[in-house]
Amino acid sequence: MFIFNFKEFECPFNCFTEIIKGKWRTGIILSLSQNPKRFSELKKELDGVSSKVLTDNLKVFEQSGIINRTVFPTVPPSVEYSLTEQGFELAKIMDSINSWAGIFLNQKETVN
Amino acid sequence: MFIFNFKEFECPFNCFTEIIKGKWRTGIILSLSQNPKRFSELKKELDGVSSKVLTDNLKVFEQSGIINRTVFPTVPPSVEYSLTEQGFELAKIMDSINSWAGIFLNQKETVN
DNA sequence: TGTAAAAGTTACTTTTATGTAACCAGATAA
DNA sequence: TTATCTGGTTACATAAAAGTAACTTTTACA
Repeated sequence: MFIFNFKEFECPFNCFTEIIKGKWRTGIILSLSQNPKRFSELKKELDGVSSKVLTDNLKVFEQSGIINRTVFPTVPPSVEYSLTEQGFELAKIMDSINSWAGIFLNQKETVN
Repeated sequence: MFIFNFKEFECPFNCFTEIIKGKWRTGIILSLSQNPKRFSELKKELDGVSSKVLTDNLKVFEQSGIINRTVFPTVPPSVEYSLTEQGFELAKIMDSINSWAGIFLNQKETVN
């Protein structure tokens, strides 16, 4: 399995791209920035993601300190995923990106 | 060849990830945010990129309005790549990401 | 007895991204 | 006239990411 090694980044920016790369990563963070969610809720919300890929991505996030994984001893046990402090900071950055992209797309529309 | 279709993004954020995805894209933008560069200069600076991939990426950026491509009628003709207004805005966003990632990595170091 | 539910795992296949190496055009300088 | 330069293109090979389908575990409820 992929292990996120913080030492390997000469450039901080590469750390960011490593974190958000992949088809589902940003969706996961955006979704968890609303409120914590369980595995099955995330899976439903990220329409089309497979268990395998969702699991892989959540592991990377957990290992890198972007999300918390909490197991509740219900029957069957349920698992809740939530953003850490640093995860919320990341979500804020993503919001500002979102604003830029909104303006960018808007200009495309009005110009063309 | 890949054509960047702005209409296809339900969510602006996807537009951003589409723009910066790939191994070399962010490097290209970061490099051009310093100063305009020619094809061969970029190729040298982005150590290891192939002509094919660099060409592909530059085309996507040009078509999406992130960079300008200017041909100078020298012999042999030289081609200069520079950021557009919107490209510079994107580079600013990337700077703020860089700051976040710097802090993030720093916390990792001091905690572990 | 056996079925269901949550949260995965496993082996395998398909898709997408990236890399490699050879090639091309126009113009010039040797 | 032949090699050289820039800025590529093309066909093909390989690597990385994502998808598929079947399976697993524990406990409870019918």
